[in-house]
Amino acid sequence: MADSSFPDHSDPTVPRGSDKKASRNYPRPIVAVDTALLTTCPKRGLVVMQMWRDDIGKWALPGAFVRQGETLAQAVERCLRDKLGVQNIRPRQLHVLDDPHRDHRDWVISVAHVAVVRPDQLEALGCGVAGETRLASVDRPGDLAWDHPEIVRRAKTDVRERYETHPDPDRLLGPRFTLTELRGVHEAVAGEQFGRDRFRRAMEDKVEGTGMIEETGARGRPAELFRRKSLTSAAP
Amino acid sequence: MADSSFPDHSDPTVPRGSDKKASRNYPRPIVAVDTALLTTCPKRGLVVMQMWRDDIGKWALPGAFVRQGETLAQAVERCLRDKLGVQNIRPRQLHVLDDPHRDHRDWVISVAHVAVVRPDQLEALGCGVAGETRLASVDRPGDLAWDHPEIVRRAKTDVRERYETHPDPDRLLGPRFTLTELRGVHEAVAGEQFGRDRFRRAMEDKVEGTGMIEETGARGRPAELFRRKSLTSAAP
DNA sequence: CAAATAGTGTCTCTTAGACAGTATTTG
DNA sequence: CAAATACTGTCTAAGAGACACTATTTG
Repeated sequence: MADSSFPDHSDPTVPRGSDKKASRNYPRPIVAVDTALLTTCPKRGLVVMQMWRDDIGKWALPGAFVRQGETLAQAVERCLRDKLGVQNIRPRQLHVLDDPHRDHRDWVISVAHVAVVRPDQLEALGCGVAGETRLASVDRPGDLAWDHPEIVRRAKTDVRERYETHPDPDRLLGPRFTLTELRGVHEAVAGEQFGRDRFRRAMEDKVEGTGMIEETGARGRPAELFRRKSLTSAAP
Repeated sequence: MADSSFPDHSDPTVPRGSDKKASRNYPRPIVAVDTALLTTCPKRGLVVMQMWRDDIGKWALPGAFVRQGETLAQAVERCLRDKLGVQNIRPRQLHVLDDPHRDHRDWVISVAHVAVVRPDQLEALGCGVAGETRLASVDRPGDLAWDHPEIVRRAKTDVRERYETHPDPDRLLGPRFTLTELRGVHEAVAGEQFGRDRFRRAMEDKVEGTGMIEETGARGRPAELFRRKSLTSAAP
């Protein structure tokens, strides 16, 4: 918490006096949230959602201004729900973009976020709910407005780093999954193939078997279903 | 950048109309920066600077409100310079603390930062420049105001993680140093002893020898001086 | 049984860490 | 030369990765 009772009298733009109400007269920025909404495509790997902006003639990430009484995460949820119909997201904060002149119209700082959702959660987007949208690979996001390329870069790094050390931390799969399904998700996120047994060894101590067997229609031995190891599991 | 030309008409607290100037009428938070100012003590390892706050009767981290036209990093620099006389810092952004009710007096969000400085840069603090201050171990920071314990926790994690993989990234040492000096700094940051040869092997590919030899007054073979390996060095 | 997929035993190569040696200085 | 500190060669144990083998299912 900063020091609202210590106004700096050497700065003429700051109101005088030690009255706590004086803080009301400080100039304040608009605080925005901008979100890299990611999902996986079987073909294209990790992709980012973008919206066409008629007013500036560019593609951009979905964003909104923070309102009084809400947290940044709530602003992200509201934005994605209202603009895109996407719900049940788990936003993560990345970084504050604070160039005072990043928007020529006003003093706007933006808190960049990332949210990863299952592909089916973006199904409604094709139906014109949200104006024109597109999905692009995080490695080639195309031409984006403002500092949004930096947000995509940070989002990509954040998600890939977390998937390197944890089994599907963003719940792209349900609570139970086969190791082959898990490997498919991790390969899509990383944009890289892993050896079958290598991946199994790496994940073995981070998941636990359920004893349940996959119901398969295909040929071959059916796989065991695993779940993420809970922190409260009994120690071995 | 958020969407200032898409005001949400379903919310009565938001002004109507697509006039870009309408964004001026949105309620805006005060944006603060609060900084965990860290240094190393030979005895106590990694310590954090705290200031006594008469108005709330608690110890707190130094903080300030962001002013129009300045970046968050500049606000941190101004705060530490004006309140503590500390200069030449390299602030790193950690996280935004955004509980709408974290300060009962007003809507204040805080961008937490961490800055690491050499011990001698805090020498002036004993001279009463800045009111009452204290240094406490980051592992036992004592009773701190507001959400400042969380800032210390994040700062500690951030610094220790970066020192695990890079040689003195925060420049607690000068441009040239012996491996024993480097190990001392890393042990102070980590709060843990490393084996002499183990540490040497781990750092060997991240520093480069200068050929220069330490000027020593003490007994024993003088050590070679090393420097951080620059990214533009010739590949082997 | 052939094909397909799941799961495991084992070998090798790399690497982290410890130990003990050599090297260079002061007193 | 003894003591102290810097540096280095080598052994060992643990881990990553590749390969090949076994197991279980469908057609």
